Amino acid sequence: MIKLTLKDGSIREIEAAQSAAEIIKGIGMGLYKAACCVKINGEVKDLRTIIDSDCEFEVCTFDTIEGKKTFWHTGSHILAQAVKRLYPQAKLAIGPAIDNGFYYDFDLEKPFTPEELEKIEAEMKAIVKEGIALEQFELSPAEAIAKLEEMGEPYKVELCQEHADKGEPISFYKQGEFVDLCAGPHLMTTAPVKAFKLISCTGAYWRGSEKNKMLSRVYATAYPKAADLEADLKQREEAKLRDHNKLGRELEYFTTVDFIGQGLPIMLPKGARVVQLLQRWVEDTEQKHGYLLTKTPLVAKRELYKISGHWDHYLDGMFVLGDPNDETKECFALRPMTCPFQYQVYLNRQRSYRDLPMRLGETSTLFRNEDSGEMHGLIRVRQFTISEGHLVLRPDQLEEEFRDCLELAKYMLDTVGLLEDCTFRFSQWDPANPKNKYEGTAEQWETAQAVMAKILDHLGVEYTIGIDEAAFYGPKLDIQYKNVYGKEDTLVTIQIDMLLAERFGMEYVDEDGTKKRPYIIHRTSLGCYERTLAYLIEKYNGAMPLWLAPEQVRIIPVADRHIEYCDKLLAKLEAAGIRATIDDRAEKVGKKVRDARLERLPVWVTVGDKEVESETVSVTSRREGDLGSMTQCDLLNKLIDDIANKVR
RNA sequence: GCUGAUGUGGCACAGUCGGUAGCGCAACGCCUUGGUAAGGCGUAGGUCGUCGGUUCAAGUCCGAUCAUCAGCUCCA
Repeated sequence: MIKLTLKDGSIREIEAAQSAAEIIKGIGMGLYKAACCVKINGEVKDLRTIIDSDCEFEVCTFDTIEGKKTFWHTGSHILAQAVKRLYPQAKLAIGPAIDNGFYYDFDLEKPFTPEELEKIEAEMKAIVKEGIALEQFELSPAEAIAKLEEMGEPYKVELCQEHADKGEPISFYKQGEFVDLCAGPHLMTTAPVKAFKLISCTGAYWRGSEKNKMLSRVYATAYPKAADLEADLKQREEAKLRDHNKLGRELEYFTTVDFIGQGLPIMLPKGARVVQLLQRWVEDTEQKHGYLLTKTPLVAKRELYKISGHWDHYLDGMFVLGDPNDETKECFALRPMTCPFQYQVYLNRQRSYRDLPMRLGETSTLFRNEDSGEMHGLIRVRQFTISEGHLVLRPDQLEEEFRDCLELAKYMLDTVGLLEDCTFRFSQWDPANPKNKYEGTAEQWETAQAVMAKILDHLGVEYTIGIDEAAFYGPKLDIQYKNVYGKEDTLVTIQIDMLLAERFGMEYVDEDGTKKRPYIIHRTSLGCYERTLAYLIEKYNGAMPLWLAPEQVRIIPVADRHIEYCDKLLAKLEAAGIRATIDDRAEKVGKKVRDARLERLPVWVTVGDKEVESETVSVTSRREGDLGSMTQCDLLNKLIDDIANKVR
């Protein structure tokens, strides 16, 4: 007897070893039809897996992440099979499942055109209809390599060779005439992958390195039900409507001009206002948290960057003024980061342990010469302004200060409403290639990372680990955010630096009179204002929370005779620091309301005979709907309250 | 930087086989003073991203370049 502990805690017994598929059929054919894979003692396995001993047995349908991945992985094999049928000369690279579907990389003469993708889709439909069974088999590494060479798949040979050293058998999956090197798991047949769509064909480097050949990547997604596919595609379309790069331009937050340059956005009055509001709030809040405000130059001589190490590590990313190679002449560079400048504040005089922690904050404009293909709206630009800061610390202050930095960042992200969509990434160095970009010794890195890991675990922060994502001088905690296309960027970063203090000769006199080396935390609280603004536009679909709205209230007179009353109301609002305007155009109320809605005004009020007579206003809030008639005083109090409370 | 796509008045688009540009919205003017998602009439506005080439003739074909978009790589 073999005992299976099911997910609900119940025990199921089977007489003898059988495949997971057979066991699930025994539980119910409905479940079998929905099953994509199983988890045996927590480990994701194929339905073909033979169960021959007691275990925890969990069935994963498409509703689980594991199920989706299995489903999509089979989808990628169907895609590859269709491509091989239509383009036998195409070479296969890799084809994994991703967060929202799957892709497959092919080496082709020419990337697929949209018409070709349609033909591939048609062939995929045929493969699904055929309901081809997938079979798994294993070969020894030598046999596997021989087979892949015979198949004429050089990329697969390369992948296989890496596994060959382990001496373990190499797993393959076969569906009809199509065979692929693959660890699985997979569905039993191609039949369930009924609803799918090829999304796009783009370039991608083999093995993710720009030194390698660029392959053609086909992105796709798939669902068991057509309705779910439709919903996904619709959701993707709707997400694009929130794209800050489109919406931000339409709503006149920013623009760009060809002859100013890529990645150099012009902040229009609305965008500039939001940035100003954020910036003032951040500076004031940081002051309350003990930060000292600094203002340092945007340009420095090359010598500064040589000390900091940026000249060696970051020269390509800097805007250099002068010939960087001519040592006989002065050479300047626009600053790509604030660190070495702000350290000078600390270095201004000899420091005592009593001065620590020293928290320095600066609204800092930085310049980075990104590659031309990198720019994206306000998210990736060449000039940006960041809520920058550096904390100089005694070692024993590191944990508490790191925690405070994280809490400050979380408070700010929460206040603007972005925190709920953030994820945390512990960005570490890559011990495999320490010479690549990292300064310092392995010991220093292990120490700093151990400290950060301890702090994060203490704080109960859930994070993923990003290998080779660290800064050259230390590990980072990155707070990540995804844009409407699902592309992730860093919104906020908090970094532990155990190297630059030494380079700049920073020290403090400790209690015992000896000179000690401080630790440094590099951090931002709200990230860069451009990027944060971009995410706010996307998050709120252009409708900023009241306290951040460039225009908070629009006053709509019904007829010209009401304008005088509106002027008085406007004066009261302005006196209370509320940003308001009067729409006195010769248009009807319906038109003015429509425009106020389209411009995403948080509040608009209409004024006609009724309101003038009763000294009231008729109020509509974008979020709360029609609030009916209110006295001017009530309106004012409500606005002041909501603004003070930063209501979202 | 790499792969692909795109680039026509402020915005969103049309422009078939090469024969010197069309519509809607917006803008402006006039009329309308109208009560919660587009009132009416009229006017003006582009040489088709830029440069070069092919041609009797190019928005339309070719090349280069710039910019934009998606993806890759890189990064806040």
